[in-house]
Amino acid sequence: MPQPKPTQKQINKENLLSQGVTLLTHKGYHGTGLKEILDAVQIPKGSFYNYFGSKENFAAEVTQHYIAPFIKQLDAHLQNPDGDALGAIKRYFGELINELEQTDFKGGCLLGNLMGEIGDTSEVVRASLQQAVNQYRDLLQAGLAKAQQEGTVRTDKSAGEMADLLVNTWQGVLLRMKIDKSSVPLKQCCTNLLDEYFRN
Amino acid sequence: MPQPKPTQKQINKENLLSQGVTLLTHKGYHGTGLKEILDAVQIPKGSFYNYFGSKENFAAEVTQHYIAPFIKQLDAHLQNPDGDALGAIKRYFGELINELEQTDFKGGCLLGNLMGEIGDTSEVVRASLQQAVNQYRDLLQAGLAKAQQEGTVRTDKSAGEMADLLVNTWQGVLLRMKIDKSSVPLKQCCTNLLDEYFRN
DNA sequence: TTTTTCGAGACGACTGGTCATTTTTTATTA
DNA sequence: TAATAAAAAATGACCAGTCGTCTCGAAAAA
Repeated sequence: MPQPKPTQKQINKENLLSQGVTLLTHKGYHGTGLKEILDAVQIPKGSFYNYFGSKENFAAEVTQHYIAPFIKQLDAHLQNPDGDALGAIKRYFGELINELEQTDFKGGCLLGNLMGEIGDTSEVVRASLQQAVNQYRDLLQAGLAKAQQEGTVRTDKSAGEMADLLVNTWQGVLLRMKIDKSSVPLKQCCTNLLDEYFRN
Repeated sequence: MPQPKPTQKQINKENLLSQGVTLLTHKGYHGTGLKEILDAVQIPKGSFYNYFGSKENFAAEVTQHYIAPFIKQLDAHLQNPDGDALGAIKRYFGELINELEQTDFKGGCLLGNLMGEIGDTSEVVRASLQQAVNQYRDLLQAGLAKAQQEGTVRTDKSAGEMADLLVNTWQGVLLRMKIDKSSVPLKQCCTNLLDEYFRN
């Protein structure tokens, strides 16, 4: 039995990570105090250090907790038997744009925000971010490769390179979105890459 | 006489802004304490608040102080009479890549870092960031428009849209650079956009 | 010309509060 | 009871920002 009944410790950790995702996304690493997270989930400070050891380690775990649902969501679209891979990717990013519009373009991507803020000062967080981004990129690469086989995406450029470009550009447009308070950059990114540059 | 001899106040502000660029770029907004900046330039705290009023206003001025040299550098390339506009842009980004390689991919772009960290929490900084990015984008747009006239860049897509895509993608690859500690993303960005997608 | 007055700018010790982390105490479980 | 986990309390460092004092040059008065 893998997890028939989660222990209180597991529940607490889950709550902390979940709240951590929200707060770190919106207020950043140094902008979020431990007390703020602890108060939100009603867990004493001592327990936090028992669970995670340090704020840095916590942030590293938060990044993994953050990316998992996105991987799941994208994978669900790609696994969908009816519909081509390129269409699945486009629909996935369309959903992301919808969600961002509904949250008034606030927050953006936790990964991108942490990369900019502490990507080059905290080694543990850096490594965790790299792993999360690579996971995401690899799934995108697989989707693009499938689209290549289906003939919708050009084959003179590797799926890996296109996946990288897409991931990186997406991070860039998320930043631009935040200061322009607009989804136009997001849509332009999808159009330019998915509808034009990658097209066969 | 515009500025025959700068006052001590002007010198102090200049030093603070210059040090602010360095520290905010590498340690972020919340990661940099005022004391750290003040100690570095040997200026008392009272003077700081006399000059800037608040840390937030200071950061807003720092962003302007940060972007100016980049505008100048890119403009110098574009003004160069011998050589086409697309070549000038490519050479400019080549220089940026060189500089980033020499600084071990640390820091990245202050604008991008601040967009992620406080782009949606500080209104004054957000506005300043937007202005700085737009300045940069407009210059890039002018360069791309010139390249269109010269026949090296496609004309079926507006120079403005391409400038936006380039600026945004560049921000994204700078983040990726930080966690991969590699200039490969930077080079791929230039190749994909300037050598391929934008090409006529 | 010399003296006095005055005010703007410069200044740094100080404030209340928050920071992440550690140490100590209490509770739980084996 | 011994070992382990959880919670509370304590710790010192640091935070952005303030405020009363001081300095110094220019204007006013003598």
